[in-house]
Amino acid sequence: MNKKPPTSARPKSKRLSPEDRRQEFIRKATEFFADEGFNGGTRELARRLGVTQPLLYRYFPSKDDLIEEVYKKVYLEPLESGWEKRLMDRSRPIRERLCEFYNAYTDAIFTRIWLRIYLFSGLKGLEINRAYVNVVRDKILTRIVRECRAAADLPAQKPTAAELEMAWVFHGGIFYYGIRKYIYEASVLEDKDKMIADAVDVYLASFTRIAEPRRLSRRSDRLQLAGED
Amino acid sequence: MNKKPPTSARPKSKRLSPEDRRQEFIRKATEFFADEGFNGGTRELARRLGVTQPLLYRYFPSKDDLIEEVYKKVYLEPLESGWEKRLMDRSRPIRERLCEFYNAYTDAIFTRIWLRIYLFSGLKGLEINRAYVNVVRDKILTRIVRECRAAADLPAQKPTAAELEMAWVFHGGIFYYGIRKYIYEASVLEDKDKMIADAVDVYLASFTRIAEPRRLSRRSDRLQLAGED
DNA sequence: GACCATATTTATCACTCGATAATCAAGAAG
DNA sequence: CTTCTTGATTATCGAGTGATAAATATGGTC
Repeated sequence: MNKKPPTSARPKSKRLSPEDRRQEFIRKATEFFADEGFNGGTRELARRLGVTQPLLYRYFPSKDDLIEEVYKKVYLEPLESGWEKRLMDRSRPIRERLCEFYNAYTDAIFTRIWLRIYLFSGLKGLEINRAYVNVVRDKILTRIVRECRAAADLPAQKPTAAELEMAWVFHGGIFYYGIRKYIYEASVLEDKDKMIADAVDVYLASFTRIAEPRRLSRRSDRLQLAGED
Repeated sequence: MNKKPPTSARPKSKRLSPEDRRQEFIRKATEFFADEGFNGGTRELARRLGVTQPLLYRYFPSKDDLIEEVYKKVYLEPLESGWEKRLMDRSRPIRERLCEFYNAYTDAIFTRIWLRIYLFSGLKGLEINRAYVNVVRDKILTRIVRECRAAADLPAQKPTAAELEMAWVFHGGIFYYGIRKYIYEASVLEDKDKMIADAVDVYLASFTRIAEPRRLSRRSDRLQLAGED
């Protein structure tokens, strides 16, 4: 919608292109709804934008349409980085790949805004949230399990339910770090990279134990624990 | 609705004791707000209770007071089981104690109602939520770390930041199982006990690796991974 | 039965919400 | 300047909100 071909050569942007204005509204609306929840009023939102409330309805047919735009922006943003390729680059150690992936992924989603929008929409049970969870499972976790199996010289196969569950617990442990920091606003270990590296080490170290219980004695390399018979 | 009192002498329950009625309101209000969020209207809530809306204000001065009661009920309920003692019973193996604790704890909090109320209030940044997170840290995680140190014959000391962080990741991984099941309503591994047992095994197996990096070669018992130099 | 305390409802207020129509303002083109 | 398009505002509507007061229904007690 680059409406006006300016008579002069350069784009004499006086006001702001309608589409740019719209995008700015979406961006600030994302911040607003992240703070206030989707029950936040359009008047308060307009006040933050520095405009009057009815103007919103020039750019969006209804509040729900605006919210829809917020959803799309938030959910698609972290997915449009090409992290899939690097996770499957078997020329590099699996540990390095996992650490790099989760460092990048959490750099994208560990923000107050993203996590809050994500949880707000999750509590509404929206389809886009279900879809995102499926993407995490299919595009991230199953690939992680597959790569771990390959790295451990286990035969390639569809991840078992238990393997997938362990990957979810691993993933959820990391994810919960973001929730603690940006939702609960609790103090966390400052060194996020170390947290991820430790979590990856723990997951990798135990991978075969869960995936292939018969390959190792389940207790052979576990701690010797007081009272264990 | 066991409202008919026998004419005989026994505990002469009238129509329903005012306090009981109040508790019933709180109980159903908890379900309601778990479904609709705390922005749910008092009229719709009253409709679910089978009464008219102004009646709520005979039992609670305001909607916020009712919500406060919901908070207290939800947050205090899972804490009033004496799980602290059993976690520190060193006559039993640490693995058994951890599994038993998390089985019981998740039996208490892994419900649609509890998790939704918890997240709704967490997103509001309420003091009671902060307090609960601190309780989890001080009454559960620090004790778990302490018991693990004892079980591994490590000297007793205040948990390091890294140890606490690993405990949080462990705890969060289990917690996220509940979120996936009851918030996202995604399919999870049906056998919750197995998920917990696996998570506990993973955590315990790696405990010394993180707690005391010098006790073991960090790579001695890890998988041999393709490409690792 | 009559009486009274209280549980419950009906009617209503002041306010906020999302949304719409009418009006005004600000540039661009002639 | 005048005209036209469009961005932006003012005023307002109808529905829904939490909350209050007055009126009514109900059960226990004498």
